Amino acid sequence: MVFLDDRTRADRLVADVSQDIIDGAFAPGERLDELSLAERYGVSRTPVREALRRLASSGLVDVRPRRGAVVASITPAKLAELFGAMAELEATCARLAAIGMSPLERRRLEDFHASMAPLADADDADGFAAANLTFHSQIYAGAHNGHLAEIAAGLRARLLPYRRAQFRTPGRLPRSHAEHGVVVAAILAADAAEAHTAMLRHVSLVEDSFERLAALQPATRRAVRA
Amino acid sequence: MVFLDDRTRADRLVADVSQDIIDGAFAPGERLDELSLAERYGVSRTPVREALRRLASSGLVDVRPRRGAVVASITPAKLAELFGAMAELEATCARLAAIGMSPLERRRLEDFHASMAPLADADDADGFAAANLTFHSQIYAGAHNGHLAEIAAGLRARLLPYRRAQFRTPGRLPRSHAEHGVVVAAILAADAAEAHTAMLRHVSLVEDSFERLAALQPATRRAVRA
DNA sequence: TGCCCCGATATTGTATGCAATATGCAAAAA
DNA sequence: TTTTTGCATATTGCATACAATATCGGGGCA
Repeated sequence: MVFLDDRTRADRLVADVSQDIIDGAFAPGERLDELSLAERYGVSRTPVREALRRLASSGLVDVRPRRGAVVASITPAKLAELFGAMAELEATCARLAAIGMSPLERRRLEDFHASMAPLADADDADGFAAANLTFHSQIYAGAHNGHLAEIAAGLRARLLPYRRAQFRTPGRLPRSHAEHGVVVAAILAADAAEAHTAMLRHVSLVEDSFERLAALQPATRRAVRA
Repeated sequence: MVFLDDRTRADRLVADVSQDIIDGAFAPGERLDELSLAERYGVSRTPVREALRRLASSGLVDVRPRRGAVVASITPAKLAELFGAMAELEATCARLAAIGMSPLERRRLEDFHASMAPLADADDADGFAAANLTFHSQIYAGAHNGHLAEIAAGLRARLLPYRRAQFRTPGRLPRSHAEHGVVVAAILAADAAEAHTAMLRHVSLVEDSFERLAALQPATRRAVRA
């Protein structure tokens, strides 16, 4: 047996099945029986089982003992909870960053934020989205709590499919950049409460701007993204 | 094959291996090879593998592809991160509870807090610890965000082995109860900022009182608990 | 002596078969 | 017609065999 990379079959299955669920190839609530998946991806049931358990722990599927796995159906209410949890976590990181960032970290954040201005002005959605990830990661890191950062990053990743169109809303980029500016200013001023508030507002606004998509089914979302 | 309950072998393995790790039967860093575990628990490698993956996702073990699993060694720094993350999450829940708890929830929290006074006065560590769990769970629930509550509860469970002795510190019970009182008062007054601050202080104090144990190895901790 | 390569062994990753349970459907009873 | 029971089928849980890789120790070489 030849391994093309150092990932196991199960590793790749986790990625592939995730993608297919996100892309809407499997609808929420749809059964994922092991044999079909094994045939579809050309492997045996063993790695399929492992992948399903991992996807369950990340929330993408539900597995019920002896009754198989189904694609987790995220209700709008659950989605709102996830967004809310992420907003709180981000706000907490921002507050901690305002308190604890080193001078170097503060300068880097300031510089990076400034470097995003041209992307916002040029309405470069993809470029801004990528930079946005870095921006938020810098704040996670500035909280100086790896576990908190891990939780926040995990939530962000899980919500990614529901956010993909957010930066395509007309005028969203400059507004996001301005909101970032408020957060950055608060962090630089070591104003913990304001950093918290500003970040909470920023994430919540992004969420609101995307809210109408939240209730749509994946297949529809897919069409929206395309 | 006869199943005595509706749990699978893997389910029971997760519980058993967790307990053995917490009890110090396996030291941090120790290798957990699948065959030995399978023999030890009288099952085949398949459920052992599944259990190890699940333990990995809960942070108790590290699995490296093709290189086996080891008991996760939690450094004091990592432990401090986990405690810090939990404190922040609890504080966030307290803040949300202050804002959003229903009148009924507020009254129940107040009543429950009052009912803990006798336990604190009687220095009933076990009783207080059990009630303490309920107290904090009520606040998680009051945040009205199931996912946030889930994360907080998960962290609390993961840190349990490092906290077991906390209520045995002399005078800790009445102090904890008093700190709870500050949190409850803030929540009842819908004072979000104070609820946050009071809870952060409470959890951090509990942590501090237990800090010297944090650096000890599990075997030693086990002795301390006994 | 110290280092590197190579092969024997150990251990993990995957496939497959069997046992146990869940599911669906048809027939019978109310 | 509706509900229930029993059986056939489908699917999961587990065990085991095989494939691939990691680990460790010895021999060759500088």
